[in-house]
Order: sequence, then structure tokens, then C-alpha cells
Amino acid sequence: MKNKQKQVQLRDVQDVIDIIGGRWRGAILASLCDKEKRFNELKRDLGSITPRTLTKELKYLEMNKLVSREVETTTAISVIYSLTKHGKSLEPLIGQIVVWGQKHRKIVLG
Amino acid sequence: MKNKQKQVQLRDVQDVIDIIGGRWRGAILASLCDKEKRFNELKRDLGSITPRTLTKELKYLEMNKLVSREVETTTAISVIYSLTKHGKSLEPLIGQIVVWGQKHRKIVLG
DNA sequence: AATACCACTATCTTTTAGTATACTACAATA
DNA sequence: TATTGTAGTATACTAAAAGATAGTGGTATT
Repeated sequence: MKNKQKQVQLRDVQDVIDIIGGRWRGAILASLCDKEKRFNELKRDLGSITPRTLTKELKYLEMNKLVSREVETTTAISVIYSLTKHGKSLEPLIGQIVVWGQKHRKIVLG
Repeated sequence: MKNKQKQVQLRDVQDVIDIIGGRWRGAILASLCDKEKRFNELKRDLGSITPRTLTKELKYLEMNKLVSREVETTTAISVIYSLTKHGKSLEPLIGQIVVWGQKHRKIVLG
């Protein structure tokens, strides 16, 4: 393989890690793979995340067209976060990450 | 799915992102997927990484049993870094990341 | 009327990741 | 013998990420 093409691949890897990387983004996406969720529902799911961080990360994911935010104002306000079509295309990747992660724990701790 | 099991999955995702995350680790692994490499060879491959960071990241990957470090002292010293068997098991995942990354760039920039 | 839940925002501090720069000790090469 | 390459280490610094804590304006519940 040409060196130039390798460089491109490294860039792709870094791009993706930028998106799903960080302490929370991957977990947020994984949680939304399950089903669409509301702000505080996500917050509970993720355990120790602060609202500040959750807001910021959701905005980032929105900007990257992975998550959509819909406000419903029937009577009380409620905000639904869900994966976009593009976000859903990450599902198999996240699935594979989970599988590998489980194997990894066995190897490193076992 | 039970909530407890979901929590476990989120932890798995976070674990894996911890491993391949950060500015460099994914790229280092991707570079070693290509073939085993020496310290300065990796350094050149990665472009702007500092030796301090490369050393640190390689140690981390070693600790996690993804990379092995072999010193050869035939005449001059040379150190070969390569993926362990466990590290190699990441290859399909990294391959999928590259594919998704390429698609993502088209969608977000296009 | 008081409390609690919803979806946040604001401010401040801490932690962590990564950079910059210089240096070491050894070997090979010109 | 001077320079270059290998494989790093040491020290200091900066910037970004994340946490801690408190508060806002609304609705719903008791």
C-alpha cells in the first residue's frame, strides 16, 4: 500500500475517534442505540455525567449529524434525543466495540 | 434488555474508547496493523507526535497487552513494536472505523 | 402552598492530555 | 573525528476536557 493512502487511513481513524472519543460520546451514542431518550433519561443512564457535559456533548453530536434533538411542547416541555440515520449507521460499529470490549476485559484482567 | 446489562455495555464501550481513544492511540494501532515498526519509524509515520508522547502511549498499549516491545541487541540497539495476538484482533474493528470515517466525511462535509 | 421533576445555564476549579524543548548514551557513517 | 541516526528521558508548560456546585423558569404532584 502507498504511504499516502496509509496517511489517509490514519486520518480517518483519528476523525472517528474524535467523534466517538472522549469520556462520554461513545457511551451516549451506545445509549441512544437502545432507543431514543430524553435529557434526564440519558443522564441517569450515564450515571455520573454532569448536565453541563451532557449538554455540550449532545450539541457536538448534533453538529456532526449523528443525533437529532426534538422539542415537544404538548403541555410540559420535553426534549427527545435520537440517532439520525447517519448516527444509526454507527450501530454495527458500536456493537463490534462492545463485543471486543468484553473479550478485552477477560484478557487483560484474566 | 435489563438495565444492568445495558450499564455493562456502556462500560465496555467506554473501556474500548479509552484504549483506542486520545489523539494518538488509534493511529498508533492503525499504523502497526500495517506491519511491525521501530520507534522512529512510528514517529515518522505519525508525523507530529513528540517522543515523550509516543513513549507514553506505547507503554500504555503494552500494559493493555495490545502491543509488544522487543529489544534486539545484535550489534546496534533496535526496538521493534508489533501488535500482539490480542492487538491483531482489533484489526477488523479498525478496518470498520476507517470505512465509516470515509463515509462520515462525505456526509458531514458534503 | 410546598416539593419535586424537567431541561437546562453559569461560574469556577481541577484534572488530564498533549506540546515544546532540550538532553542522554550508544552505534554507524562520512 | 564530526555528524547523523536510534531510542528514548527530563522538565516545564498550555490548553482542553470534565467535574463541582448552584441557580433558572417552567410544569406536575401532593
